Amino acid sequence: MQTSSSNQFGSKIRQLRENNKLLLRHLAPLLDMDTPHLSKIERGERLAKKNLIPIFAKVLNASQDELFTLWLADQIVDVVKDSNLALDAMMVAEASVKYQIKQKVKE
Amino acid sequence: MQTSSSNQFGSKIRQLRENNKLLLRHLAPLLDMDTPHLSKIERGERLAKKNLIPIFAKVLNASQDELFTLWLADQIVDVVKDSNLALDAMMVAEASVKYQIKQKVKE
DNA sequence: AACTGACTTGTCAAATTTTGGCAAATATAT
DNA sequence: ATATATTTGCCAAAATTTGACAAGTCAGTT
Repeated sequence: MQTSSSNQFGSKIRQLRENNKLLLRHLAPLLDMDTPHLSKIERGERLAKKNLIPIFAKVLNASQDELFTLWLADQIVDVVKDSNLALDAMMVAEASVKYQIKQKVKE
Repeated sequence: MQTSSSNQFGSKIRQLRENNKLLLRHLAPLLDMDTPHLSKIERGERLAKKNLIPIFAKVLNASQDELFTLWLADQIVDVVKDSNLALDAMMVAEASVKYQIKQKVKE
């Protein structure tokens, strides 16, 4: 991924961090990373590891589900970025996901 | 990715190949790969490289856009697989993509 | 102008993942 | 049993990602 085009997750983290009056150097250690790394995550230059999401949620008093949703959305956008078939692909994928959910319920 | 959960692309390729009465060993060389590799792509065990899509379309007399759409959709499904927030994330991503398209038109 | 504090950028090696090939195994017929 | 089609397992090379550190910029302060 290297750089995400969307970055709703990172923007949210930054917003939450600032609302909580935390500096990068305050938050970073709580996530067991250094300041530059967190900075990159907030700006979408690096992808946060999935297992960090609950920690982000906890230390920033945020909804884990919301953060995870944004984190996933960024990756979806990344997959389809600069493709004119993006919306078509998303509709196909959505149908596929819905089908899978339906199957799961059945069993 | 390693193994895709969806594999609409590979299934389509297999279907097209069989309709065209081609064997793996016929098609594989046209794509400059060996037979096991093509087999894996068809079963979604390997991801086809993006630049192969036009070649698939050409040699199988198929729509390049359709194949590309399925190829993208598989990857979207892969991103959200086994997440109960899949549909939420897809809606967020869709809004994001639509917004980006709107921005593009403006300029 | 130098200093300080917050954040960003660049670079890089280590870790991880992906890729595609080959040999061998398993079907699926004849 | 033989032959042909497909699949599986394994592996090394290639590519990507990861995260750390040093050095940089930028804004406000003295």
